[in-house]
Amino acid sequence: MAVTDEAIRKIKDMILSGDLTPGQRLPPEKELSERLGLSRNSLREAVKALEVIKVLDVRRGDGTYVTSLEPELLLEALSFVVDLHQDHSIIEIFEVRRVLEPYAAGCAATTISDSDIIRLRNMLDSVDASTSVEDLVTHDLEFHRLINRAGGNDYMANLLESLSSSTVRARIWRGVTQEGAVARTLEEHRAIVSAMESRDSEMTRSWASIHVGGIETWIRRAVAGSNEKGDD
Amino acid sequence: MAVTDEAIRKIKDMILSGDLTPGQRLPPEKELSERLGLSRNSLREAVKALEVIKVLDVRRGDGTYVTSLEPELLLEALSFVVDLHQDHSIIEIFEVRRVLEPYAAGCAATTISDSDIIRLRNMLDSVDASTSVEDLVTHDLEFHRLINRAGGNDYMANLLESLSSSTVRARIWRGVTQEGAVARTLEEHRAIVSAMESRDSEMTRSWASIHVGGIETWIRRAVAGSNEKGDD
DNA sequence: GTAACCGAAAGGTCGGATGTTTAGTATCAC
DNA sequence: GTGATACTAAACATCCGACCTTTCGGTTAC
Repeated sequence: MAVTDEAIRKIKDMILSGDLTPGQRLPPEKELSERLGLSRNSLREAVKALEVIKVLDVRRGDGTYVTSLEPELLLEALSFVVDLHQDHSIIEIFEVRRVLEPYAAGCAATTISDSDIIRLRNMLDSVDASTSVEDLVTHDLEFHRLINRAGGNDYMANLLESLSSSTVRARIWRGVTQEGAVARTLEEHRAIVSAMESRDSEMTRSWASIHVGGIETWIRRAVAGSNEKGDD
Repeated sequence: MAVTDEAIRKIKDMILSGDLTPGQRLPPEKELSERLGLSRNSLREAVKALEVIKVLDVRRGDGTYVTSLEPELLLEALSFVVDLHQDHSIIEIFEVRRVLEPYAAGCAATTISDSDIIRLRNMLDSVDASTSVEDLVTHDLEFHRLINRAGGNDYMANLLESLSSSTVRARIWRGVTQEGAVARTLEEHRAIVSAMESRDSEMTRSWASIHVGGIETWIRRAVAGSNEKGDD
């Protein structure tokens, strides 16, 4: 295509070459547009595109900056995309989770701090079968996030977080609640924490696998069911 | 923030609610901008942003369409982001690959077709230690792509493809070539294919693990080395 | 020393004009 | 009738210039 896409590429190249470093401020739109040889409007389209994928940070009245480019930030954009995936992809996404989460949990079993284990315990104590769906989603998100981060691979943790967007999580917990399976699911959470407390990588991995795998099976059934009803 | 971001959200919502379906054409920019209550310029920024993450497809002289929203398309945008990651993240990214690829390869061992195995064999025969770096990168990309796709999880395959962007792959193979380790690396490729030929999931998985793990180790050394030289 | 003020700079938004490309239609040659 | 060609309307691409709002930092008043 043309000028705007070229501008995107040029800005990316400036970052890759080191002309622009994380945190650095870009020239004003007017100046940059002149330098890159396009109008301010067109440049703004390029900047906007780089902003939504968290490469640039535009501060009104101040200037435009290169973000930290941390995986956390860049992968955040991925959740926007995951939201758009349909039933079919949801299953595949879950299979990815099923492979990665047990691995991360297993790593975490040997590296997690005692204080983090206490935090996990407190989380578990704050929910039960009578907790609202919204709170269960929040709990679930924080629970898995803490474990994933404790695994030591930030990229993997962020990736997993993006893969299980809140809208998907909400849908799942709504289903889990309807099936009255909340207690069992939370029991699995407890088993994971217990295994980590024992610093048992293998058991942690297995419980995490059972936990995510169980939800995956539930989703497969749910999707198959909605397809039968023609709700594809 | 403001009008542009709101427009992005509204368009996303239209897709999520089913008002806009994959392949459908959006109203002309002028009309849509009026309907959403913002200027055409601002709307274009929103459209551009959704275009770079492959949600919209803008065809000049024709119109703007919702893409297929296939994972393949949406994850493609991820490689843009992966390109921007630095040494530190590269290692973490590779650890993700090391977990996922053996799994995918193990699945593929039981599902891959005979003709695909033949294609893999042909690929292997087309390269050796004297092949150029560029061709090795292409070979490597196609080799792993075929196996990952044969694993049956398209989302995972696309994710893996995005995670190992071509620039990263190029960097790796340049290093592998310099170390004279091309023959050994290609030998690992052969071992993976042989295991798949025997329909041996376990062996396939193990060889894939050894293969990716070996490269990961090499990268860790390379990054550590460049850090020592202050080339961070 | 502090707080309020002010102005320059930067991004946010807009409207309109003009260029380019595309799809579709109408027309013409065979 | 069929195929190729020419035309036209629609839609995106790009630009210009204007004006608004926000932010930062220096200045002034107390």
